[in-house]
Amino acid sequence: MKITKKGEYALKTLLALASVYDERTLALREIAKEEKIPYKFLEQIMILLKKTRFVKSTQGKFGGYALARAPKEITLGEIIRAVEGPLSPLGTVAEIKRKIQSEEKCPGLYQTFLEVRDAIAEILDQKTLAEICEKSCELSGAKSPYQMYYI
Amino acid sequence: MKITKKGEYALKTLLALASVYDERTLALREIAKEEKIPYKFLEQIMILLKKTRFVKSTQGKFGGYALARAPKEITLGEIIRAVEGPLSPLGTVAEIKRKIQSEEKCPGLYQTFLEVRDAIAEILDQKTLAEICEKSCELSGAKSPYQMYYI
DNA sequence: TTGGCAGTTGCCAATTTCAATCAGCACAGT
DNA sequence: ACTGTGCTGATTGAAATTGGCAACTGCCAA
Repeated sequence: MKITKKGEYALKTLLALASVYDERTLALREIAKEEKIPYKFLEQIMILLKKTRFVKSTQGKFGGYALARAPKEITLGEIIRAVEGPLSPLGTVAEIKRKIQSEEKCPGLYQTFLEVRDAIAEILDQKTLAEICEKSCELSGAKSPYQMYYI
Repeated sequence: MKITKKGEYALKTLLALASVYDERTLALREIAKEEKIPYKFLEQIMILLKKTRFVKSTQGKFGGYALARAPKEITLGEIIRAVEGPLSPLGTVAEIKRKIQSEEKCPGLYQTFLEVRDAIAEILDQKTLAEICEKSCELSGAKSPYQMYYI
């Protein structure tokens, strides 16, 4: 019942970008260092996030990444689906439903995993980056946890 | 957001054993064939399930496996935790809480994953093998989906 | 009675596949 | 020239699978 490192890193990075949305860009070196993410791995993840239109990048000196959309328009569910496939613990919802219909011997089991998927999706498709960002600030008290990005 | 094959196979197998509880034992060859599980892989999983006291085995001809406890005493949550660690998508609950407390920069994110974990646990810790078995019968109509085990 | 066969679990190791990570270099923008 | 992206391949490690052989048990035939 795990989320991959790739997903975890993607979420953290997009959250960091959300915290400076409309103010500045963030360079990979900076993010990798602050979030303790392997630099080269992050590089690949960002390429993926760029292809899927979550971020845009500017090259050259003082270049870096920024969110392509507003933080309140991006949900955690979207992000996870983009980097690591369906939220469902067992293949696609469609696949599971097909298994239930066909001769599979334990429809009740698949039925239960559909419930689990719905419960997960219910949460992750609601939460936006903006909300998480705000909550992070509350939880960590007065100081913004992303303060270090405002050099 | 995936469950491993190991977990999936363990669940299916225990469900099959639940369907014949107190009536007969099942041999691995039989289970592997019916559930389409790689035989040798299943062998290893069963050793694990034996160590964790979910099943008991008898050797020799006409030997096989049987549940060590009543189907209504075994929850899906237990099983998954036994074969693939914590239900939480990001390490242990304790680990996550520690991260929230310490200097981690995105407590809101971890908070959300705690919610997800709770939602998953809420479902999987309720459902017992007996319930799933019963539901499987309902969903597949008159015939028991495990009928083929009663030779 | 006993020895052997058939069918089973039990254990160890090799292999394959894929996620995670690291390394190097070409290319682009300033 | 400098900084950072874009891409390809190498390496590591864990999950998934396959293979071989020993040990046990019940049955049957010599």
